[in-house]
Amino acid sequence: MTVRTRFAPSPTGFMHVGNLRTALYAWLWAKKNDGVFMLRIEDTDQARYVEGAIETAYQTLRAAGLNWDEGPDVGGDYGPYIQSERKDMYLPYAKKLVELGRAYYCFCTKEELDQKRAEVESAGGTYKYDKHCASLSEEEVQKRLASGESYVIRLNVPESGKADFDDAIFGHIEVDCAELDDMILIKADGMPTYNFANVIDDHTMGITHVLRGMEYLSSTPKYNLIYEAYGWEKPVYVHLTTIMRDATHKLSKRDGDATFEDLMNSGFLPEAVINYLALVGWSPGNDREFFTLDELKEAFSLEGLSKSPAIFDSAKLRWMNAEYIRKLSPEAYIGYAMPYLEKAGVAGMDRDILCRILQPRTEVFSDIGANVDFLAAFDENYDIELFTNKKSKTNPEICRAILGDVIPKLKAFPEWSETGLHDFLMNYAAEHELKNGTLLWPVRIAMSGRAVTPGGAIEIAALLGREEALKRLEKGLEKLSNA
RNA sequence: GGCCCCUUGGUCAAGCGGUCUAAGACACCGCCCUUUCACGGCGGUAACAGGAGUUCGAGUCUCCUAGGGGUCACCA
Repeated sequence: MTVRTRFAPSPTGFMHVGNLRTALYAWLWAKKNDGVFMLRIEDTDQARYVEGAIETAYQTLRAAGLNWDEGPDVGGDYGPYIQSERKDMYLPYAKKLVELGRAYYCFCTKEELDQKRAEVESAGGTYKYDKHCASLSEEEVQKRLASGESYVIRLNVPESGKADFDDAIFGHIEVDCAELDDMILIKADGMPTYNFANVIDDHTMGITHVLRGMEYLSSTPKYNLIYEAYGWEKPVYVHLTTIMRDATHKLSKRDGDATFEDLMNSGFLPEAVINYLALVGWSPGNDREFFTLDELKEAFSLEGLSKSPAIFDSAKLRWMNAEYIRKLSPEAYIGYAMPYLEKAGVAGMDRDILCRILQPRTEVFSDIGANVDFLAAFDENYDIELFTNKKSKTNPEICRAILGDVIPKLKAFPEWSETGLHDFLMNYAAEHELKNGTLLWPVRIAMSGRAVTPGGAIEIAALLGREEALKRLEKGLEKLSNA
């Protein structure tokens, strides 16, 4: 039997990383089994529809490499793939349930119900629908229906007995029917509720494995009452734990946690994000941490899924992203970095040197700017105390002497290239019996005005070019002389 | 509050009754390399929530307690 999984987002906003991970696992499970991964849009709540949300889902999935075999845009044999377009198929199924005596028409208005609920809750109780309409006579129901009275259809949950199901991760889950409310299947607007549409769709679309968030775990026994009423075979349920921001809060866009889109915009590589996400809540069972999508497909298993929620660790994501960046070819690195280099105004400088000094220092591409901006825009108002460095044995006086002596020689030095400068400065230090650091420290500080820079004095000098480098060195000497 | 689920270092996690004086990774700390910072190399600190059982033996099984999460909508 072909494995069919689905990712079923509701178009109500952003794709946060938790959603993406759910999609990833569903994709992985389908692909691992040479099955079908389907995309279905659950838009039964018209009030919450957010413009552009479907596009965001498409883009995110595509950027992450999770292609879908069936979906609204690519079609398939089980369409339509948008619930609102399947609208007409739910009511007949609900009516069938009414015929079977497993559901009933309910004419209670939302207002009446809200009031009852408020009463019960203010008295400290737990509200549950009182089955008021379950005992309406057939005649009365028909009469009220004919008169055009607004209605909903509710599931008729047995008053005793158990409802249960088996979860691939959590095992057997069972609850007393007495705990369950008669949930609404068809809303007054004629649309199915999520719960009902979900069951009907998963069945009619041939879904074999339902991978979804933990929040559905406790309502799943109730869904199974529907499967049982129809005599349908149940899918394998796989409830995924929540990704948390900290021990007590789940990740949420509303609280400022990053969406996949945010991560892309700040210079994370999709491969790194996917790799990291795969490991939040799943383990291959061994030490391995680096996986391409294809490798994940091979390694993925339901057994490796975790039962407890995991905290999203952005420090580890950054580390992993940095690892991916370091593995990039120089050409690929420059390709990704270019927009940031341009923004920093250094795109015209020697790319070979830029790549060499930046690649091992880039955790996310967006931190390139702050690293290299001094190359394009020099702030000469740096603190003269930067010339003091214990390890390099420098202080402003020593630096003034060194710069005063070396600048004229540098001016006269013909070969302003990285190797030329390297040989020249190293020889200079040796001849004057200076530690390399003692010579290079003032040179680097004067050219950058920064205590910390990517690359050293030689790379910076080469990047800046003779004229600019000399100008900055002279400025440094001037500052030191006036001090 | 009722019901359901979860609980190994700060974080992700391995472990599926003996090989656990508990792996690996991130983070943190130290040392080395070094032209600052990073990279890289080496080393270190740090955990089975608590309590009862079961068993010759428990991180691994059972129960209780505590803590956390989820769910109780004409939202998905």
